[in-house]
Amino acid sequence: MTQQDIQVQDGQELREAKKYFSYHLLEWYQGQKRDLPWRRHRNPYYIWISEIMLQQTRVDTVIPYFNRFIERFPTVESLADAPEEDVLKCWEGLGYYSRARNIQHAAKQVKELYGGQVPNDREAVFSLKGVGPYTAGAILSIAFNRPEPAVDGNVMRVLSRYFLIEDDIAKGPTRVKMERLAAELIPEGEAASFNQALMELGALVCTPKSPRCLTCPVMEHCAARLAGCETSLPVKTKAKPPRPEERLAALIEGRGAHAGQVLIRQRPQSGLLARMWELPHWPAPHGEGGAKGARLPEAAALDRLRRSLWEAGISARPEKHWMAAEHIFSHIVWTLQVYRCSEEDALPLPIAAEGRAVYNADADLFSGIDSSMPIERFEDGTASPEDGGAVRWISREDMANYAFPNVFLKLLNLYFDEQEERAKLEQ
DNA sequence: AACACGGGGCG
DNA sequence: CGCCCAGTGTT
Repeated sequence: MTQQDIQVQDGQELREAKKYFSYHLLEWYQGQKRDLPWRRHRNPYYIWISEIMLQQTRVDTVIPYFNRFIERFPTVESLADAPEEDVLKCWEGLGYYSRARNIQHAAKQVKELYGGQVPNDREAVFSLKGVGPYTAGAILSIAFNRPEPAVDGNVMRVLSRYFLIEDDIAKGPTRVKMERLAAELIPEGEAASFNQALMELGALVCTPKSPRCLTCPVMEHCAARLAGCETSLPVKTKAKPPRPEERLAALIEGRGAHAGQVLIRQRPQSGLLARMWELPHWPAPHGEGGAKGARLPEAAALDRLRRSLWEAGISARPEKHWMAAEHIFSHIVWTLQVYRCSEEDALPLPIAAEGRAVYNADADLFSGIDSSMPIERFEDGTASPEDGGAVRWISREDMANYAFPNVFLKLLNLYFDEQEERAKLEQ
């Protein structure tokens, strides 16, 4: 046999393997597909919302969010016309909050540019904020049955194993390669089912850690399984570890008119957790010579927090360490040491002859001196700098009106639970 | 190409 | 409890 003959034969085998794959996968999907809320209709708006939510988030987590979201914003227009804070509140706990802001921006695009109908051509779908190559393909194929690839992590895992592709899936060109392959595999007129089948297989059978090969509809011709290397695929470079950040947080209990309330602060309009609400917190000074992760001595922490509060224009006195909490991002780990503080009637006498603090977005801290910066006050006495730093006194009931990252949601609920317990005991 | 951007599940 | 999972936007 000549070299050319071998290549021809390999080419034929590959074509056979592809046809086999598509046929059996589709067959399997008809019988195994899960009943999911967004699969009950072929509503492009539902498909779109679900696909955005499903980015970086698993199906079980998304389902309740999707149902609430559709109930609250049933149409593109209702989403476009809603206050942004309502959309954020609906997204609370899902993470990656820019998805929520992008989706509303895109809803306005759809309303104004496409008469409220999700467009079905590639250019238009791709131009929507928050819609990249994967989501565009998912919308076009699932909602409109157009033969576009929709390559996510599941799909790359399945394809890398079945075709034994050892390219690093963290690299950009690999995704493009996978898209070409995925497009070839779509059976005529079956884009919607086939693309969902591919992802369903990745989610239910061809899982990252211990794939259920024995129940796989295409195991017979899976190159990785035949080679015994399925668990070492796909190849992916590791992300670098998150950097640790120690922070001092203030749980400030109101007095007088604010009795029973707690002070919260709004984050800046861009960057990490943009526009979400939180307990005020600042970087802890580095423990000089102290053991890693060790708490600052109580007195030093109280002092430092007192200073930070004062610099932020908040009149409160740190009293006592309450608890520690962790918040893990993909790139940062916050260790929050939370201190109970009590509201004071007025700013205390200056600790030092410094003016108002300036928010330094780069370092995420309030520092520096700018006595010209005014303190804006609302009628209820709360302050509101332009870019974050707005503060409010809230009770448990008011939590429904503000969107919090999970760690603060938990801290606030714990605190209010404790207060209720205390009130009961005193009776 | 590298980094920013949350949260949850699994073994 | 350490490890893993992942699209889009920005730079």
